[in-house]
Amino acid sequence: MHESGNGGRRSETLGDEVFGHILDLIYNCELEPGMVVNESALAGRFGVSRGPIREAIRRLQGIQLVSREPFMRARVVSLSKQAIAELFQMREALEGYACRLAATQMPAADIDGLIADLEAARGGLLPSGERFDFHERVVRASGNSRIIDTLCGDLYHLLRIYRRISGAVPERHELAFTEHWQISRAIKARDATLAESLMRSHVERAGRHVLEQVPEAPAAGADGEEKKAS
Amino acid sequence: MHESGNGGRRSETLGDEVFGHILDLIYNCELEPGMVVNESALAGRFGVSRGPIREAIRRLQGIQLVSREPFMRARVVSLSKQAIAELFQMREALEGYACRLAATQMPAADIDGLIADLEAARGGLLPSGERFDFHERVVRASGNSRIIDTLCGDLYHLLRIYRRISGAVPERHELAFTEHWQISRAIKARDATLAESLMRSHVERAGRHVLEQVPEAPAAGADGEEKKAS
DNA sequence: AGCCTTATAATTGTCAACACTTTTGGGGAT
DNA sequence: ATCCCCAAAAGTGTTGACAATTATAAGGCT
Repeated sequence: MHESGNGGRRSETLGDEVFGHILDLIYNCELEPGMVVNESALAGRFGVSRGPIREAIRRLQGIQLVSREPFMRARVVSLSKQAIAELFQMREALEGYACRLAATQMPAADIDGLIADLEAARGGLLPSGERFDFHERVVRASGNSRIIDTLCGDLYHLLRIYRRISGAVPERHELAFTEHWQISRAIKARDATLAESLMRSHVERAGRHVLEQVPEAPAAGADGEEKKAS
Repeated sequence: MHESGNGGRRSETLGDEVFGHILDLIYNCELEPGMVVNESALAGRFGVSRGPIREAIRRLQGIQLVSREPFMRARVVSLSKQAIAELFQMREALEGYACRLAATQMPAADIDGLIADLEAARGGLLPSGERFDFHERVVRASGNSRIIDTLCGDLYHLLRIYRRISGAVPERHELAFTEHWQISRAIKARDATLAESLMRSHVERAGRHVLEQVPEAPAAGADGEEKKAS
């Protein structure tokens, strides 16, 4: 995690630290979508001035995790169904292409390692603490650092908020494994077009699944959601 | 342009204004790639405090237009050849997908309008002042606001720096027109797969062309480039 | 009662000063 | 002469106060 424990001896900026803290708050749902992000309140809470808080919030606004409008109070974004759909479309485009690149460039040894880890993670566990993220592995294998940063950075944060919704559906895990396995085979066969196509289908399916789970009224903050951040 | 003229009566934040100003400085090559972006100097130059300058710089860092490292001085990014290649790859993925979406969703009337403008822009001129940007038109027709923002925002700024290099090669214009026209026909025929494929090829070709024009030593600032900003 | 106007409070934007880090330049030892 | 160490300078990070703006609540009018 983002070093919530404020050890405070590293050469990291306060703004960077606060950025991670607020990110954690959002992940923990202490800052739910739609809630206002109050600079002074957070400053008091973290025991720092408003300056670093502002920088952190601006960074969050940069990756579209909180809204931005000059003198209006910032709010954690509350994605509408359409926004989620668009998010998955973008992921489909980028992750599909990354998968294509991986199919042509990934070293054979890495492919075998990926498949091995995939099957190991299926049975039950990997070496303790290690969490297996198939998508991240594939994306990083693309070798395109700009695509990697976009997918594993900006988009990942946004998706993570809505991941919890569809997280605990066991039947989906088996399907996901099958699809991951097929993608791996396509990569191993160096069939770039098939690999991209499979990854697109897989992401599109995951997106549809998330959209089914997501509740009705998504954005537009005119309802009772008027809570403030402590 | 970003209201360089500092009229200063709008309800825009100083940080927003400075952001546009610095962007213009980068476009005008007053801040060339590799040069340091000095907060105090810019603050004095624009007649504001360092606060708004910091915000603007942080925003530029967010879209990767200037480097970022805690206490190190910020520098305008100087893209290596590989970074440019990665940029075009990402554009290939995103713009190809946007083209696919446009092929299925774009209203027929808009398609005809696009083709008309394309042919009008070829002959010589459009209504005065109107500049025709085929790619932007297609991207916006995708209807996916996240992809639109990424392509027309972040990536556009980066590409613009290196656009000047390959801008004035007349023979390329005719080829570009042909490719644009083919893409338009595919969209009109509602052939999403073909439209995406053509757009990918087109972007890939453009990328190769830019890479040919770009000089040898790109990044890594160990050479004489040690200029400072005013 | 309901709605518009007005005063108050809460919040964000801006500034100038201070603290910390890196860079730069000079002096002494090997 | 080269290298290392140290002090001064430049630059970034942080802070608290002040200004500008928006949200909130009270009061008067229809």
